[in-house]
Amino acid sequence: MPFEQLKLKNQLCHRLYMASNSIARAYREPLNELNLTYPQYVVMMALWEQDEITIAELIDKTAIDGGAMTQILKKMSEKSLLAVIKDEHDKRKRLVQLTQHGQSLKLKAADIPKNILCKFDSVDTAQAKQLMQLLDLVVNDLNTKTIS
Amino acid sequence: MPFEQLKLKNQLCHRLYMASNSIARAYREPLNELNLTYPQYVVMMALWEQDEITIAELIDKTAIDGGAMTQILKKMSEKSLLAVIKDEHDKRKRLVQLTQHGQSLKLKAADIPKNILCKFDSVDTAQAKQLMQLLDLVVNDLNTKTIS
DNA sequence: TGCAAATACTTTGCATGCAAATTAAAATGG
DNA sequence: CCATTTTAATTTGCATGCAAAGTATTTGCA
Repeated sequence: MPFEQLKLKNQLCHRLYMASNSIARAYREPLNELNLTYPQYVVMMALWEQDEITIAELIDKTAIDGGAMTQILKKMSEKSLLAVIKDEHDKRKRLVQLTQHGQSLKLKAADIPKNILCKFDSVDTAQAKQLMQLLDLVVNDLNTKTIS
Repeated sequence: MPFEQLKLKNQLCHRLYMASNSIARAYREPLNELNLTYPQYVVMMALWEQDEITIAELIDKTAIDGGAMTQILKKMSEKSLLAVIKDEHDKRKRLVQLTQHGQSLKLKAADIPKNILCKFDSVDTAQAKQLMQLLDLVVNDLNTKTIS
């Protein structure tokens, strides 16, 4: 069976593709109520953990593409969730700063993770933890540059 | 610690987001050599398994969005990988059919899965299998409509 | 000191993912 | 047998993900 590996049912990548889309879709409804897209929500979570960081640091924490980040921050800025200000010490850099509104949204968002987890009838806490660990392995392997 | 669940490091979703992007990025180079994008590659894999199926069946197998599928098939058709023909029995439906060129590409694609798996230094076969099973659970839970 | 190389971002062009509206055709119910 | 509903696809508008090109600063090194 030479082409067995080409079957979709044997492809880890396709599983990831479907799982990622499915879970992002699950977030769509609750996030709509906060007027946030999923990547915007990721940016908010990063800033709730640590405010006033550079765009590069934000990109590092979120793994969102740099080109997309510019657009995302622009839209979030227009919604008064945050402000992008200049770094006086290094004029190449820019700092991202939550507004009062952006900070206060954290309270409304606090229930979202719990509500998503509710949907996992077949996945217990241990399995979820294991899944995260395996995904970390995958990401680490793939992001390790081939030094060769 | 009331907001612990809002931290990115605790979010399964963000792991999936990163893993899915990372692995899609890994496919980019090998697929460039076949002049295919990842979703287009998924369509090809579905058709290599079963040719001449309807667009609805293709959507079902690949989990690609219907709106996107129309565009994807149009581009693949322009590249002479496949043809979209009418179903004489039901004029609403359309059948997707590989061209000779599309069929022959299977040989060149056969090595891709192996080459991707090579990059997983830290994930053995058993773990990959387990990962796929866990992802299936996630997808099933999320796609099961809340009958309520 | 001065200029090339590295940084930090932004911009552009292309390819989706997704919701919602639209079109065409077949199935259904009365 | 016709009107309503359902099904199959396409179209449209918006939000990324990503590669590549461009801009503004800062570093680093001769």
